[in-house]
Amino acid sequence: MRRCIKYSDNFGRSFMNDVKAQMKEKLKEITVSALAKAVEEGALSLDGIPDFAIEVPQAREHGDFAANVAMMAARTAKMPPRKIAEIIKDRMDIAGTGVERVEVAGPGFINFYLSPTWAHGVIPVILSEKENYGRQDIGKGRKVQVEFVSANPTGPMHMGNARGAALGDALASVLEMVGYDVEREFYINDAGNQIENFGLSLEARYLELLGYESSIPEGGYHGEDIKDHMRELIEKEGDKFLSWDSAERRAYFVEYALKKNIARMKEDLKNFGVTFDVWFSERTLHESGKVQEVIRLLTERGYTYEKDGALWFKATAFGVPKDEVLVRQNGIPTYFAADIAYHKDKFDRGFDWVIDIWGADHHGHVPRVKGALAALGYDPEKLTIIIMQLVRLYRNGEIARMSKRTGRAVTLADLVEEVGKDAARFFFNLRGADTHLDFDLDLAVKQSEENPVYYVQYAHARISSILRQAKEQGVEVPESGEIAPQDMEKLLSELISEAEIELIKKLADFPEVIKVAATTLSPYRITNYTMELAAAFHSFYNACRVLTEDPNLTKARLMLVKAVQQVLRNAFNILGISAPERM
RNA sequence: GCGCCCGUAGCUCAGUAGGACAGAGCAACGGACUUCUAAUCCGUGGGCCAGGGGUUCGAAUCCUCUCGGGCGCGCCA
Repeated sequence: MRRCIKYSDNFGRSFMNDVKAQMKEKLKEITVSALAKAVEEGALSLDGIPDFAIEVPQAREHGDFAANVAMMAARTAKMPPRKIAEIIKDRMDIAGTGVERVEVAGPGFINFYLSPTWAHGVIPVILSEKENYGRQDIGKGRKVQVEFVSANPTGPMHMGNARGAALGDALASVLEMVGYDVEREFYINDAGNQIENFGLSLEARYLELLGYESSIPEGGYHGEDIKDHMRELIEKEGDKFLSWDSAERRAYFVEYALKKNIARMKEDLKNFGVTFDVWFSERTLHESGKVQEVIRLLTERGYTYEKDGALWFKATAFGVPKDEVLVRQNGIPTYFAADIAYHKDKFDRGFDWVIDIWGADHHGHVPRVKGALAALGYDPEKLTIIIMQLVRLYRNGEIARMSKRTGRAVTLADLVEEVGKDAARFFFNLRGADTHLDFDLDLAVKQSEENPVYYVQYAHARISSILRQAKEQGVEVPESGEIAPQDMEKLLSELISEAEIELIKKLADFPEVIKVAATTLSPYRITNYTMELAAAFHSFYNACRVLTEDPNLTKARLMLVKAVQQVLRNAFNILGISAPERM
């Protein structure tokens, strides 16, 4: 008969796979009841339970967990923290909790020393939860949209877009992991001045290729890709556009090249492991009248005025240093007007939360958009804009802005080709969005110990190798369901060396890492975690043999490494890097 | 000039909603492969957390000023 292991019936779904959070909760309860007892007995006088934390001390000597309750209570209790800590400690009931001893230390910490096997239960949890280990329900199914990359469709994507892609996709995945209903969106800037310039540039190249005198306008696009588009078009259609009206001709060229560029972007992003649910065209906002509508609404609400022949938005009414133009003198709405309409549209589509990832060069735009949303009666708090610092590219030890060969910046496609999807995505998510990222192409390419992505993938490959050999030897990794809880506990109690304990504790950290990564919108924490987990595994690997003469020890260690492999995979999935079976 | 971001070991950066002596990788040096992958491990050295002041029982973390770097401040997007 199969028996299902239940580690907790009285905790919610988010706790079910988080043995660490369960332990923290348990210790908090012990502490609170001891505190309540002390108050009841008159040993302490407090007006309520202080908002204290159970945390993991930095130093091992300080135990497995610590409570800072005494320091928090010192003020209202009018008593030195150490004394309060003693009072609480003396009233703690630790019977049957796994707590071996409690000590008061330092300025007044209450340190908990647990049995070294306290976290062992995480292994069967991981083996039965599998890809769901780490999953939580913070989002409660709320709809969130993550808009990222949104590169100009006038040319290929660059390194900044690549960083945005890696960050946005990983962020979307983390939010999915914690229970949000996530949609990934790409905003196509297929309208406005830049499209005008794009058309003029295409036309100039077309004429030039057919032997006519022409030049790229001010602010136009000089890249080789513009020429390539027109060369290709001439091959297919010849010189028939020479007789066309210039405006119609340009519109045709733009249509033609845009379609190609967008297809190319989709392809490049796919090769980078990123796919979007929605590709949203800016032009549709103009065509559907949504831009006009938003201008009308702002005017109705009294937030616009005319000056110098243009229509302005009173951004200063929302704490923005300067008012902004909505409609130019020539009657054409600005990008800003379209962006207001775009964000209104996002909320009208029913998203509870909207996240935009923008490059640092757009940060001045943030308060304006939020102000405009507030003017329209939307809650600007529901819009989170992550400002991503720019990427500096290094090659041969110096800043590489342009590729000499092509005369253009390094593209996302170049990056994937040169360093590979895994290394690139790992690098981009190694740091927070705030940091000015230095991307060292030589280092990323290097297949050596200097390159951290191989370090974590190697851990996965090593485990795969062990599992392959176990199979060859006919050794089965026990399924968690087929062992009764007591037997499981006994089996896992074999794992008591320092390397094993450390590794198991790392496994228990995972749900918390996911939670913090999600709530602080920082997928890089998961990247850092994979390195810590890999380090703990590699140490274990060098200290302990998995396939031994002892069948029980072998079983226990096989379960452990399989759990490590599972957690690595779960993390890799979020980061969008592959989990190689061999290296 | 004004606004946003950043400043932690020689280099690249962590530091978990302020917590106990500040951590990791790389680089440097010294060790470990007839044993499940040495793309690994173990060990050693290395710091006025840019600087001053403030809040706090307690500050790399919060406030303020100064210095240094990046990015904005278009009827571009």
